[in-house]
Amino acid sequence: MSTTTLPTSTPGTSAGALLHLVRTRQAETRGDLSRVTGLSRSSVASRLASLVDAGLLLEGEELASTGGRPAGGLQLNPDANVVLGVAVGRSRSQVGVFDLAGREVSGDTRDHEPGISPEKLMPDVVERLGTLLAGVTAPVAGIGMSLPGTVDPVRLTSVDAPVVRGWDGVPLEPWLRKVTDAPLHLDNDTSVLTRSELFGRVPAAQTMLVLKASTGLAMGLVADGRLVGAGRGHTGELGHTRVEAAGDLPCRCGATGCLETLAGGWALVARLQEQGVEARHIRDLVQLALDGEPQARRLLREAGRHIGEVLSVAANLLHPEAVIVGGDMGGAFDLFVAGLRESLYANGHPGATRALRFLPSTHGEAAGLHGCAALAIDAALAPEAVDARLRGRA
Amino acid sequence: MSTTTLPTSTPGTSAGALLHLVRTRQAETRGDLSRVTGLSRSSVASRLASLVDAGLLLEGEELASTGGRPAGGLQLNPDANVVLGVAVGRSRSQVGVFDLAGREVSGDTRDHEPGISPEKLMPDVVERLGTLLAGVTAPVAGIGMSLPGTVDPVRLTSVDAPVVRGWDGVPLEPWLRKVTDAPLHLDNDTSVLTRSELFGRVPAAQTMLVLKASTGLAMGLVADGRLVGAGRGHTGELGHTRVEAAGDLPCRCGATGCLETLAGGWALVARLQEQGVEARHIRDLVQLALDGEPQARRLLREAGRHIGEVLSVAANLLHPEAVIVGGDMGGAFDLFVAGLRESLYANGHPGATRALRFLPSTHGEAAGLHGCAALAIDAALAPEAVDARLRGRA
DNA sequence: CAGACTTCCGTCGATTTCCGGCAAAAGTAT
DNA sequence: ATACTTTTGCCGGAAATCGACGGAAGTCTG
Repeated sequence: MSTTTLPTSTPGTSAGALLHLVRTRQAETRGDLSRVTGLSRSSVASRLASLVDAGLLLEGEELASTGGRPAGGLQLNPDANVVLGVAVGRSRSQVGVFDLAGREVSGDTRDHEPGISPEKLMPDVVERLGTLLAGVTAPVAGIGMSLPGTVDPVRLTSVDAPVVRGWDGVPLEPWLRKVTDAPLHLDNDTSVLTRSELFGRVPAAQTMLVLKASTGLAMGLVADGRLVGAGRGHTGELGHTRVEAAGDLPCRCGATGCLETLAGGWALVARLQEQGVEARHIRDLVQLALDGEPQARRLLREAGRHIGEVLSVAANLLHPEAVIVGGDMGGAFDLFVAGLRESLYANGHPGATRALRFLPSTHGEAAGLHGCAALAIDAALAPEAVDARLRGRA
Repeated sequence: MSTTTLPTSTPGTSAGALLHLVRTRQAETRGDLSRVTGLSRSSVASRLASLVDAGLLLEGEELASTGGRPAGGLQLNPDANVVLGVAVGRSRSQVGVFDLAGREVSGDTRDHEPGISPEKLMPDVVERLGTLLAGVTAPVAGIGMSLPGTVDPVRLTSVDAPVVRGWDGVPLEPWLRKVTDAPLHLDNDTSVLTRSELFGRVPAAQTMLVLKASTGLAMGLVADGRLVGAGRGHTGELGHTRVEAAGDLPCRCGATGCLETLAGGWALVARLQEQGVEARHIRDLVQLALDGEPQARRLLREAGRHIGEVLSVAANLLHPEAVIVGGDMGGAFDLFVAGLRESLYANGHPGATRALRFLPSTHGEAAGLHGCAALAIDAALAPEAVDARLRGRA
């Protein structure tokens, strides 16, 4: 007999762990919990009672019977708290209020001048959050925020954000303290995008590449069901990988030959403009492509091809089961993926690409914002955090 | 305050978990264990008593005092069991007996005809293991075995081993049952090499790339302190990534343009032969390079450069803290790494390569075999396995 | 060098937690 | 209607855990 490695998570048997199993759909009845954890029914019941007392758990309606008394369904009380999401991009910011199930209660997206300073944007964010929270009675359990570039998740500042100048080293917490005292969590934009694919359910695949193809190019990594590099504040730099085809084209990063100069959103827009087609942002280009504009369609497909070349290296290394296509280019999914497929199948090792699926990001344009919420919710409902909360209440 | 993600492992508080903490040097006194797990001294003591009873734990001599009574050191009893390692390569097989600390008790390395069949090799392996076990009294706790290519760790067979023909689908367990009834664990050769770097200590880095550069080229991945894709039976295909510089050189895999055609051991040897220098194996070439043969030196450094190009993609994606250089080419560490450095610093993103260290594999030529032992030991001493063992005894 | 102080270790009773059986509840099949 | 299945709450016995206490083994100080 061979002992294979842990198939599912065994994160403990505390009340918080039970809630985690319930909200990740690994168990939805008392019986399930007892089986999964090895705990007796009575122990499960007593823990669940604490959770219900704390208002975190709902005993939903009964499930379909399997021949006897139907089990009472268990589910997280999504309205026990709300969390706030703040996704800041180069030229757009999104804020939202979410329930604990990750559903958006209310939200607000605004464009701003590219590379806006924190001193200009943050007061605006604070005001918008205040407005969204006006009618909300549930307490705020946390804030999840994302920035492009590298962040310091401990000091809660940007570290190296090439596309939004003036943010590096600026502490963000003071602004958000005006909204709530709940803990702030900061991560990279691609990292939260990846989180949005993992949140609150059995993920599409245990190992997957989560591509963010917008103005810049980046990639998040899920290996064995978990986000690689979680909490380190950066993600895969895809855009500044040297590719032969880029020759010595100058990149916005200062180097030459970067993938971005061929396939980054800013480069595609520049190409399109050179050809006399009006477009200011990669979103415009994607829209044109969807409308059938031939140059835009060609550029997007080519971008997919170039990105796929670099992706194929990652695919060879990791043998992912799925590639999630996020970012603005994901808006023209079929077209873009056709390009990706071409070079992935051409360059990838057969074993690595045989079972590869391509999927659009679950939350589309709001994926990053949903990921911010996921960041805050996962922290607030982490088993240890829940246990601490119950201890405080008891 | 921000809640950062788990810095160290909290795998539980069972006796097995305590042993795990001790043998991974995360704790070496009762006080440490109490602090790390949150358990009271008495609970720790009772668990440790079971472990001592079972012969798994030794109460070593006292440690240096910190101002009061010195703590009694705890350590795994390395002689409670032995494990067997079997590392099969294309033209060489290594077997060994190891204690639970991963030290080689005895071992045996033999060359064989390239691509030997299991029907010819396995009886030989069985016989050699029998010889090595002759004077051993400790019971065998497991066998760890590695093969090149992709394996099925559940069915315990090779799945796709391009370099050793005739192994695919052949069950290996029956042969080894002649040696012992202890569980057999099978994994890929690069995977066990990576395990050898993680075994029984705080690893050199939490995120690292473990390169295996021999006849073929592959890479294992450690992210956040754990082996990525553990138990899936394959590792990163580095060798069959398309690189521009390879043009349409034919690869042994059937495709063209693979990195291996430029930098794989077999290709380097072929080049050297073309230039009239005698060499049959990459190990010969490495030895020539160490002796100062200029062509061999040039080829190795160039190989490093080519491999570094592909590695830089991985480095950009993962921001590793270290690159471990294993495989035969690691024998000429300085030379080979000089090549790696060149292209990693040229092609890598500054943030990704700033703090990058290059380290030789800890166990050199025997790294794979040590990794096989690590595979078996980690399985035998996994917290759950230890707990089960204690239950059986009680 | 003796005594105070610090740190570590084993034991033991009180308390908390946990398990498993029992009976009732709520459905489904016959 | 009756037998069967599955779930659930309850309760007493069993087991594990905690924290305190006393002793042991060093270091530090006067």
